[in-house]
Amino acid sequence: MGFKIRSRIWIEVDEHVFLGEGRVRLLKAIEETGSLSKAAKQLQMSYKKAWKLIDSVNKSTEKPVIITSIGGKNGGGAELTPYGKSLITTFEDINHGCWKYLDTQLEKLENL
Amino acid sequence: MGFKIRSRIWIEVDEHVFLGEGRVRLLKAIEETGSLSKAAKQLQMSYKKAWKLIDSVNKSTEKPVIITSIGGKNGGGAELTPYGKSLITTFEDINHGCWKYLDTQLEKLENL
DNA sequence: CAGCGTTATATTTACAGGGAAATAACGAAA
DNA sequence: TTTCGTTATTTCCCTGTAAATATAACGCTG
Repeated sequence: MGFKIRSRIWIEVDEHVFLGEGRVRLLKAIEETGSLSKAAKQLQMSYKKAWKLIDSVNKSTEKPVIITSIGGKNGGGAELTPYGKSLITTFEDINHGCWKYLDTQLEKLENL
Repeated sequence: MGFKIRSRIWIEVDEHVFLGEGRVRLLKAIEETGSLSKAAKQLQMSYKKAWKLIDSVNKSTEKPVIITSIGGKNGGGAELTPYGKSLITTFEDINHGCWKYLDTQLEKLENL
């Protein structure tokens, strides 16, 4: 029947979303560009939305995830902490494992 | 840090959503009440939304999932086919397995 | 044939969320 | 001290989605 099983995972802290696929994409873009505005542009996302996302991430945890600076040499910028980088890789690791599990379950559907 | 990993899974046919958690809830309510309108009321969902959901489900597959009848003894009704019932149990089985997998992954996050 | 309780469908209304734009704040460099 | 490029924040508008409303179709029952 051409079924596909898809999924979305996210991490919550205290009943609030802390990290999901969209935020991970944004963090990776920040790591790549070194700037929040450039990352937003790369993902075709409004700056406001991007800022809200990373603000929410930063407020959800004591350990800092991204550090932004305002003014200065190049006008400012944003960069990930080592903790932030390891969060990304762990999230993607878990996500891929989830997809893999779901792939093994597909036959259960086809055989109905 | 009190992390929780949450997830949402759904089944697609031809790039369209065929079955997800909301639709499964609705199908179970239909099975229980024997009526689409009663099921919608039980879930505090508008009748229109419920109807659109089951219409989408029925259009996504050749094998019938729910059968509705209009007019007649009690004014009409809706009931699941055996295929529909087995879809529900299989979906929930896979979903629970997914949650279980994610639980095993939680420590990876805590140990960052 | 009129009434009843459904499913089925169209039309209108209300509202929240997102985007765009305007503005402020900041610090280095020229 | 002016300029520049960025982050930070607010305000306004608009669109897309959900809800409410209205109405039709249907077939048994009495």
